[in-house]
Amino acid sequence: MTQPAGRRTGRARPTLADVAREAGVSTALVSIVMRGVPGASDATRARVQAVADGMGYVRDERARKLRQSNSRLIGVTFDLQAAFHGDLVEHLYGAAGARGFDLAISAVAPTRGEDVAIQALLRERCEVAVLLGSALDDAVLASTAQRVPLLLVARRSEVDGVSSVHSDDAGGVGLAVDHLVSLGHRRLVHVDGADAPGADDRRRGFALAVERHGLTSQAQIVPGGPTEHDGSRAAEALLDAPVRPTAVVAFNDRCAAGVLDLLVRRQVDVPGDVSVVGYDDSRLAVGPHAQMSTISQNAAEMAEAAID
Amino acid sequence: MTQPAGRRTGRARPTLADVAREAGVSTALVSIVMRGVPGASDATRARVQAVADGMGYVRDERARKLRQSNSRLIGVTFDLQAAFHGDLVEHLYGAAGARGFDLAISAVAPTRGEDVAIQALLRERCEVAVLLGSALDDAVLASTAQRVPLLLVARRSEVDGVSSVHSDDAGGVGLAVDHLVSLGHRRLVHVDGADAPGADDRRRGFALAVERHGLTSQAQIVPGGPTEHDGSRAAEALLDAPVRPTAVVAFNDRCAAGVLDLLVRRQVDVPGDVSVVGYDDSRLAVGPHAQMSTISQNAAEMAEAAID
DNA sequence: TCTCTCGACTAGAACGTTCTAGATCGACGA
DNA sequence: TCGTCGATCTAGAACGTTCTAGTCGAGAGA
Repeated sequence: MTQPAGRRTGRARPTLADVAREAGVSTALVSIVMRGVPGASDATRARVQAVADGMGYVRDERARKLRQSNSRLIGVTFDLQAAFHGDLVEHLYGAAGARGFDLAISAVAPTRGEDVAIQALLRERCEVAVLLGSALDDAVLASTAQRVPLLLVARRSEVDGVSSVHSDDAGGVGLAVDHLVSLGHRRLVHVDGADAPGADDRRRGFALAVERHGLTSQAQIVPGGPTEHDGSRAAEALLDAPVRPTAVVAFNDRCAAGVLDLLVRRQVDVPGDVSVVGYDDSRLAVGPHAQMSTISQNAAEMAEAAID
Repeated sequence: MTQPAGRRTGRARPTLADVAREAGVSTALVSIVMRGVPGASDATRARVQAVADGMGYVRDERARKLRQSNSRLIGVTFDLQAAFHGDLVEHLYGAAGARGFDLAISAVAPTRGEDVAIQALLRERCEVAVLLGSALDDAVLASTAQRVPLLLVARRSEVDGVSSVHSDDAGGVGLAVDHLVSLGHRRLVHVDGADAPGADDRRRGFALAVERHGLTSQAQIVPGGPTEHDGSRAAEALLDAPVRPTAVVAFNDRCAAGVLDLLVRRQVDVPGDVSVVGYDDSRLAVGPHAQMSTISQNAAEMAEAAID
């Protein structure tokens, strides 16, 4: 209760007009000062700033965005359950902020469909909607794209007027290989994704990377798939082989979990004897705890570039 | 390009005034129709609605909230990396929506501090800020609470003016026990959390629940802790016992992971021979994949109740 | 017939900001 | 002395909505 004014706690937050009255200037001038744009002398700038701070002024983002012709707002839908969406959102915050954009995030969950999430963004009048891993079909995508420019991340689409950004599958797996080689691994195995989306790129990325390190003769690609079961089956085959690898790059996290599970059950020391690396669009998961996220940054940059 | 008007794609979305002109009525009447409040005849209501739909009208949430005295907006900060925050946010969406509130969510991440997230919410003029698992110290909490009513979830606080909601530890563990008993389990063990926060409540909840089911004589509480290591150690002791339990309720997910890991290494079939249940604030994780979330719902309801 | 009420509708003022178009003033060159 | 210029500041109109205070008829009661 150190508040000088007799205002109720949290009620009636001060406005530009309040600050202007207190400082004895016009609201326009306060606006100029708060935005840091030219048009005020250093002296008054300091004085107004002090008054504003003293009153605890916080600008009303709604009123500001309402007045501005362009809202400089980017809408993002993401899946609350998908761990790697978290990485993407985080880097989008950074990338958007650096360019003077705000981010409005709207979550998708079992009880909250993508349509609801997108509708909420439309009401916020964002200039573009970034959909992470959207599951909408092409028709819905097309009709939505008529209302707001759309950008798909982690999914390909050929719909007219919809841009899309997919992670650099080949490059990402390459980074995983680089990482393992830098840790001293030489006998690498890739458990591939069979005919799952992106499997070809990741297989190719693995092959290129081991070749780059001159390890092709010691490397191996075994058939796998996108599920835990596929991973287990592949790991079983690996254990029967005459010479065991020291590191496994799995198609994705679920596949990696399957590999991991079987190795542990067979008394293999992970990561002592064998390292297991999963790769899932934006996140490299090394073991159950250590994680490196590199690709998401890439995706966020691509997203921002696409927005410009 | 089936748009009748010559409008550019996505540009200049129609406003109330546009709809009003098209329908030959006042903006106020359109507003009445769009909000579904009384004050219009059924005939014009239908006509205006049709015009609005035809033009693809979407209300501007900013302008609406600016005009309204109370914004009916709830701000939420959550950790992008914390899986169970996802559950909480999802249920908050539901609970808030049911009460006519909107949710503005603002993420916390390694590169985006809680202060930044809260500041963003303040700029949106939300009526209350719900902080999930806040790590702010009491001083910051207190000063923030002067600007907006605060509600802490999954953390206790004695700061003046800050409400807090913590999950019902005792009841949650009770639900876990109920679940296991309903699956046919009779020999239950609780690996407790030693002196970790909430450990007492969970231990008590376990004891009460097994007593309720008349299974006290077959139940057992063994010393554990909040980490994987604690879980492993406790599991080791369990395996040496003369009669093994069929289900383990661990203090939290990490502890459960430790239990699980050791059991698997010792060739115990999970969940065939033994079921392992972790409990972490809002989420019950049964095995590595199956999950039931029940407590988060509880927390969301408590949050909403507190808001009223 | 005169007033009253009631339902359907509207004019115009908010909300808090930014933007456009000046106003004011001291300095400076001619 | 006069105009001009730049720096500093201000008045007032937007932005798209909701809210307040009506207006306008039509039917009811006296």
